[in-house]
Amino acid sequence: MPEILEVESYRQLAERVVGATVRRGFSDRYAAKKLSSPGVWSRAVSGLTITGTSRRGKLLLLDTDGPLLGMRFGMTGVLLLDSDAGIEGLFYGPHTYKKDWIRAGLELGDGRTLLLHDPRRLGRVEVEPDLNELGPDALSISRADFNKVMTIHRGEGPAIKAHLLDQSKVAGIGNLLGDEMLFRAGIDPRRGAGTLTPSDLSDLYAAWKKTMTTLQRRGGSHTGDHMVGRTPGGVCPRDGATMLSATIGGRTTYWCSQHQR
DNA sequence: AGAAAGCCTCGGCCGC
DNA sequence: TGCGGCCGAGGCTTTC
Repeated sequence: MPEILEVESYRQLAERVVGATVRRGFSDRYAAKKLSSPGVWSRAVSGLTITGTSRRGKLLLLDTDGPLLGMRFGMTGVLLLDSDAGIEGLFYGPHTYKKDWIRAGLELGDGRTLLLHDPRRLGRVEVEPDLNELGPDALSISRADFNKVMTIHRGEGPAIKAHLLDQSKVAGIGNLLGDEMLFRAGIDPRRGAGTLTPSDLSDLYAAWKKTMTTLQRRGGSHTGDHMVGRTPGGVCPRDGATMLSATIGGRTTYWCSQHQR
């Protein structure tokens, strides 16, 4: 499932701890990798009251009466409240939880625990994350902001797929979500972002919104329409043409040789 | 055995 | 020669 929708479900789970106080926090050295030292998290969180939740792209935010706290989930991270999973499990990740895979968390005054469970250790905790590094949120983006971030001022710009994945331009589009919306919009992922016509941009915006709402409605599955063809030698589920694949923007990308132009 | 949906850094190439 | 833009490779880490 595309990460941003996953993180949104974690945010909803985290809403349940609003009002609670933090007794103590912990993180291992991997989860603390974005901090100046591994101890920063536990020192910063102890005694805080959680006052709200928000999200920017794939970054989950906990508002407190002190510093803003952030949690990132990498490829396989899951937020757990006690043992109550926000989602069923991950496609590539194991479908079970293990105590050994809890990398960071908050022990609350009321006895509950909010946990980052992450087998592959790519999840991170942050204190006062810099939101300026992130573009507008991909889930709630307005047409005006979409136009703004899709405007390339010089040359053809990066490949549209790479541009979509650039979190500083727009926050929250992961690899699968990027492929899915380009598939729906009928746009070749290799095209320079600056070569998109107004008509392409309208198609992309519509596909973007449609993809978000459809996948959200399907509730945590990985079943974008495009997924069917997302395999070596795959066939486009829309028109039966050969699917192509290449590394674009550093990620494995699949697209239809026929209808994505 | 190799690839994986995040993210970061590095080095090289291209074009102005 | 210098610099910014862009790209892929490589690395993190573990699992299936």
